[in-house]
Amino acid sequence: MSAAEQRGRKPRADVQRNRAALLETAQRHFLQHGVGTSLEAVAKEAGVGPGTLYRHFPTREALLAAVLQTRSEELVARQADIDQLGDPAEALEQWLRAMEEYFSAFSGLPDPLMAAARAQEPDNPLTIPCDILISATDQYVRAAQLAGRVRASVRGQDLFLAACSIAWIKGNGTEEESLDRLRMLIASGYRQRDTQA
Amino acid sequence: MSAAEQRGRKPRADVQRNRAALLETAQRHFLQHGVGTSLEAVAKEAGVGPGTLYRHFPTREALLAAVLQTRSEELVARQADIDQLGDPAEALEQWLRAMEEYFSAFSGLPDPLMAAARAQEPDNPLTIPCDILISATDQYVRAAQLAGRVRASVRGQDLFLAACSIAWIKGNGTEEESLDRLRMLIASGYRQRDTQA
DNA sequence: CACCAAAACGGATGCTGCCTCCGTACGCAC
DNA sequence: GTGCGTACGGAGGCAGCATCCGTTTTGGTG
Repeated sequence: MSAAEQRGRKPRADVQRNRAALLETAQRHFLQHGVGTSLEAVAKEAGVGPGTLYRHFPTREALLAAVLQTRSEELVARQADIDQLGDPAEALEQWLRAMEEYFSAFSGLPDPLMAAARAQEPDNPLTIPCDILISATDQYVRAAQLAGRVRASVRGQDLFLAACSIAWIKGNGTEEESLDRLRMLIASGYRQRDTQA
Repeated sequence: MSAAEQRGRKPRADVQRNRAALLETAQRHFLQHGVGTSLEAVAKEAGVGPGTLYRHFPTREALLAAVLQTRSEELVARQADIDQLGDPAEALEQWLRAMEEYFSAFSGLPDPLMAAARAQEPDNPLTIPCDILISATDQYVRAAQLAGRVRASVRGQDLFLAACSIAWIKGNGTEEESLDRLRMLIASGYRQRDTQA
């Protein structure tokens, strides 16, 4: 929503066209070359100049956040399915898997995500989606804790970090077998009852 | 060991001098700016041209591996201490902590390490040190398993990955509190007995 | 000590990518 | 059709990577 629109002016057609073309092209390049892909190349292939790209999306993170928004809707849709499940422990597990796949959408995605999830950088466009995911995770964690299926000391943030780590490892080409063992390790960790220390 | 030395020729003095200066400067830059630091800047500050840097260390990974070698000796020293411990579970835990600190030496270090640890890239200079660390981890794991303190399905590689992940998260500025919970999660995961599934 | 050949140096160079700035063109409203 | 204001886009400055080759340094040798 630009200043022009706020003043009641109709958004220009080329603006929307360019934005859409940029998002579409960017998604393709992120898929093929990872989040570090050349923004110049994206602009050129979208048929716009670099200036236009940077006006629409001032930083790489802004572009990434916009592209991710589309994918977020998939996650929300999954959430509806997951919420149907009666078992809160099963729900948590499926939610973690869904997040992990979301984080694996593009190679290199976990890095900017982690950077955004940490200490408050209010002007990082990825911070908001991260906070939303952490909150959602916390919901599932609490539900499972109420049912006595997850140890009390665990926070949603912890499992968000864990899912992000797994995605990071996966993105570096590790075999699925090792990943399974690691997931199992974490899962049996958070399921266990708290002991002292 | 250059071709010249193999043919029985004495290594030139300037070669050793430059190499030492490069390593020393590189370590400082890695410490201050992370593994992504400008190699041009390193060369300039070491008082050599870029060509010299690239002749000594053809890739960033090669330079990194050389700098890391110094640090490895610290790890080996720690290993001696750890091996003194009677308790193999305690030994494993301390070893994992030692690796984690090693991985945290420079910001951004876990990324190239993970890349080297995965599928065989025989020409990556970081692959060898990684394999060594994985083997060492496996030793500690097996010892603890023999004592019945660690579940049988765990591999050294898994805990290597876990330590690397923790270091990665730490490097992204997460609070120590979250890290402690995550470490605890993993630890109580690998300590648990195997269940079906 | 002087000389030589091999070995190493180092900077100029070309390239890619980032990001900005500003003259120009376009689209909307009237 | 005209005018205003917004958006465009490419030229340009900058930083870093990696290479190549004319020049310098070094150690061995007589």
